[in-house]
Amino acid sequence: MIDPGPLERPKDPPWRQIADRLRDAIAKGAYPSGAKLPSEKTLCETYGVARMTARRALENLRDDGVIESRPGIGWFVREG
Amino acid sequence: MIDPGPLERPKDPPWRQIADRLRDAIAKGAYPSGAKLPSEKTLCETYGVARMTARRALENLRDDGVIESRPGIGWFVREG
Amino acid sequence: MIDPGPLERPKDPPWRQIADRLRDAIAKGAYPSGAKLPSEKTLCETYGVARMTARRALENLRDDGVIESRPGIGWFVREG
Amino acid sequence: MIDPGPLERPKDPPWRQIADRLRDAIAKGAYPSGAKLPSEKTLCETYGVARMTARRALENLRDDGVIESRPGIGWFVREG
DNA sequence: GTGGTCTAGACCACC
DNA sequence: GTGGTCTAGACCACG
Repeated sequence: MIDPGPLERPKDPPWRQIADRLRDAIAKGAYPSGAKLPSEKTLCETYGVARMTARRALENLRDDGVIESRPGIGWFVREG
Repeated sequence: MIDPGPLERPKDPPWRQIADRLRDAIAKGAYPSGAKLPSEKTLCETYGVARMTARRALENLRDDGVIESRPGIGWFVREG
Repeated sequence: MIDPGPLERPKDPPWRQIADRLRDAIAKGAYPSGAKLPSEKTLCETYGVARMTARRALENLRDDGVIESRPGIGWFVREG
Repeated sequence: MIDPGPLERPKDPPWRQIADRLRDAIAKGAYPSGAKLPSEKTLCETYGVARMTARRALENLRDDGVIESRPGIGWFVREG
């Protein structure tokens, strides 16, 4: 008979995993209010993903009001 | 700092996991030459996937020449 | 002397122009509550853009609560 | 229905528009061989762009062999 | 060297 | 044939 055991289910997509780690780091105070986050390029290299994937993670936090972008400078934890 | 550990990478997609289990079962003699495999519907229920996903697994084995479909009847391990 | 006249300024990016046209069409009743919007592929062909550009437009409307996606089916004007 | 008309496509980028105007002015004799061009700062103010944008226009003409920079002094139409 | 946008493909799961 | 995700580049404006 075939093995009827449960399949390995797909994990959260990479962009969500990255978003979750950033959220954790911010929640734990690693990036206080006003702090600059790692650049998109750094995130790409850290996690081995394409830039659009890193950006999705950052945009997800932005949509939650947690961070904001300052074009030409970087991404920052929103102040108060 | 953010956790720089590796992301959880996607496992094999469900259709491939199912195909692999079917291949194993056939190789182990659970479905000898000419035997009828579980129906697409049964595979769907066993693994909790959509029908197209079960189909893709079966088509994968067919493309490898391991099984064949007899429309309206089912999928069978190829003879000879 | 050089011409000191004003430069031609960049227009809204394509994704925003597409989003604005969709918003207009919905506001004018071309897509009533519950209606299915053109597929991403259709938007690509209509406007000559890459799929990610068409998607950005749709995601912008989704973030505004105007439409929602039903994976495997399409994008729909939100009911109620 | 949505408006299927063509999108407004991006014009030439500002740095190219400025480069083109400089080229025109030189071709028309407004800046003869050896003449000093407007400073980067002046170009910024004239056109309302950032300094790197004005610089890129000048570097474009330099790469074409039309002008040259004398660091600390300015940009000049190349002689001979 | 930063974010903002875009291209032109790809594979996946589901209908 | 639909949306969801990803790749691996690209050009731009700005600091």
